[in-house]
Amino acid sequence: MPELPEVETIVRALKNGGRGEASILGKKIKSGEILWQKTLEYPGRSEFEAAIVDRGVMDVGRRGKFIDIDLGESHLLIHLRMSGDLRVELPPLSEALPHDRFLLNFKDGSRLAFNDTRKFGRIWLTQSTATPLKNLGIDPFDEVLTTDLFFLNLHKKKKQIKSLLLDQSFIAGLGNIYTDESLHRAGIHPIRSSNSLTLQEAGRLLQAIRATLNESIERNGASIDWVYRGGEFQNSFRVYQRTGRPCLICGTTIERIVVGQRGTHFCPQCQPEGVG
DNA sequence: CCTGAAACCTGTCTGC
DNA sequence: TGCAGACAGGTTTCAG
Repeated sequence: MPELPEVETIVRALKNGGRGEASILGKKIKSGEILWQKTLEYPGRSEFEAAIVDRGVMDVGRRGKFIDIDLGESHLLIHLRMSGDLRVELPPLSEALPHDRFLLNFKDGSRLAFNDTRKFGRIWLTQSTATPLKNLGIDPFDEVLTTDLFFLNLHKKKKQIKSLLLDQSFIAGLGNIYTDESLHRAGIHPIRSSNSLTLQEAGRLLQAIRATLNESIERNGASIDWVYRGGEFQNSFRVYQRTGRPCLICGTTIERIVVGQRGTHFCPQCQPEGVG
């Protein structure tokens, strides 16, 4: 479930409570338990376990799709990848669930559990947030990102627009759902070359990205398949997972192609291959 | 620089 | 019922 709106929803819940869960702000750490070795990306296990003890949760934030748990002198960074999820549990605690990969035990008896069926998720404990975040591109909501700058950046590359939007070093936070939804909203075909977009199209696309992400955040993100997180944005999808169904704008049948190895959904009428 | 394929993993669904 | 194959909200690495 991990694109910007879902990560943002989780971060807000960890910080302020919500989704039926408690805030972790101010909690003191008793221990960190690595249940699947490869989930810990950095540092080594013993160093990690020693360094995390006695730290307190000062703040929780988001950078792209990374969850940033500020421990004061260090940061615990979590990336959920494809199937990761976090939950806060209060005492009395039960056994860890199947697919739990990491447990952060607090001194008050509660814990933060990282569950990740596919084992792609990763955590880092770093002094500065630099290490895994240094290649992240601009946040879509950064006010520095104007239409002019976006247009300029698009024209520095010669890449299929869908793949470029998925590139986290170009813009941080979009994934497969929100690229498809944003491109449809902007009326741009997913395989258009980035440097072929006009200034007007760049403006439309940036506006579409922000509107789509904002609407999803308002609905607590999207919940699909068997992973239910209380989000509702899946009910507002225009093209994602709507192959063969009518476009909500023009009625044309939504098509599915593969772009950069990712399933891609679009309306051939609203998103023509040429400049629109 | 750009594209595609493969790898890392487990689970679900579809079709024969 | 069984089984192969496709597919899944992500990212990295490598070949051409």
